[in-house]
Amino acid sequence: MSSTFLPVEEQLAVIRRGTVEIIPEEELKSKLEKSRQSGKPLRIKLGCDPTRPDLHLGHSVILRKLRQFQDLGHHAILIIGDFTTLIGDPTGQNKTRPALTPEEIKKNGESYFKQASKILDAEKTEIVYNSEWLGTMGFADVIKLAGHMTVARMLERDDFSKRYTNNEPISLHEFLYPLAQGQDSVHLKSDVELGGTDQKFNLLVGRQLQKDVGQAPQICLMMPLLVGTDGTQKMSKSYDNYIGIDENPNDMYGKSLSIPDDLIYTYFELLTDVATEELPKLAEKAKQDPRNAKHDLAFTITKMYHGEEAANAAREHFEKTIINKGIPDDMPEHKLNVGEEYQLIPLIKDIGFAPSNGEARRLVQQGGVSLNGETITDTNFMFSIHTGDELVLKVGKRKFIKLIG
RNA sequence: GGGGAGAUUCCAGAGCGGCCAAAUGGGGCAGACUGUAAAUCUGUUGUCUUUCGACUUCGCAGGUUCGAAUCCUGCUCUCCCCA
Repeated sequence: MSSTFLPVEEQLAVIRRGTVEIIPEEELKSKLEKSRQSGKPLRIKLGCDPTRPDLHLGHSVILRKLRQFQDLGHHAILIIGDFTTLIGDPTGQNKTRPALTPEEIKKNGESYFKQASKILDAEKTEIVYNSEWLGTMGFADVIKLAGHMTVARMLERDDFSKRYTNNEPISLHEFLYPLAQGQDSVHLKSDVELGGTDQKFNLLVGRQLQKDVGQAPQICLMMPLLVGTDGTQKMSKSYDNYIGIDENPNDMYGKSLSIPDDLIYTYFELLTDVATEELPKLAEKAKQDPRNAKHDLAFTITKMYHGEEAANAAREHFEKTIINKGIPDDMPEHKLNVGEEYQLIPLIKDIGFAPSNGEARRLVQQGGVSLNGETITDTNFMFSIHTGDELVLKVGKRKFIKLIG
């Protein structure tokens, strides 16, 4: 096993793909060389925050990088940040987040890992919970740890300095987060820590703490923050510009298509396994023929998570419903009682296509609702169904349901 | 410890004691258009109600008033300045 490491330059080529910065790259090189000689894999650390259990393609960028390290034969460690979560989220500003119970955190952590397993080699991933070592530290330990950092350095951090100049509150304990994360690196003796560019500060703190205690400092590897489907902000659930890993094939395909054209290349580079040598060609195609390039992208992404068959189906579904404004082959069904008079508006709400009757009414008034292809604008519309009937209710552009008698 | 400013609907941010469910922008949703769920344009955006209207909402709790997001009192939280 130990002698199967690729030559260092080849490893570096894989590692470099998509990275923004490797600090310091020379040191990584020598670590790789040593590892290759000794046959000892590098310890690659990635921390995750189990507050939000829904992973999207933005997370996948970094998880894929971890996977690449795995494929190169290195040891992946996934830290579930249960301890840090238990205390609260540092970037939560003044929102008092309801502290999650340990059970919830555990559950989220498991759900996180389950989703991450679609990308990682789960068998070869070491999962650790940082409460294990952070939770046993005493106050004196914490103060000692805090002594490694100065306020001035803390305020260098981008989000802190922004909040500070914007007169937004910063709680003292938030300063401890980078230290806690750094302590993880010390505890795990990590060789490399992965993170988004927004993690640069935290990763460097880990590096410094390791140095301070006489460990070989970790390499910090930063991946770009994936820009979301809106083309401007980073992909995030709260901006609603995300494509979820667990998302159904149709949504995944459709959302992938909605990205701005100039993101096509980036998505191929960061989210797919398309060979690195192919990327320049794809960049060219994205310019010449963005429509097809984007369909290729959407297909590739959907295929990665759902398989080829589902990806094909998703493409057909998209063409049928969005391009040709038809109705899809498959849609959920909803049984209605034969002979009963149904009011359209409450029905839309009951099905869950609108959160309130008022919203449902608005949809009807604005021409967003059709029954069997006929747009219905009468807010009083009532109908009943017969045995064996199938009525297709369409709400908005892409919500379909088959009403059956 | 002292002084000052502030807390408004998803976010930002207006708001004269009645015409405020609350300007404006962003976001969301819908329609048109489009290769796209992009861009652009239009409409819409508390809940219930076909309409009229009713109800809940402007940090929390009380109070003044025929009537309060707007006035008063207390509380909680945040920011700034000084120490």
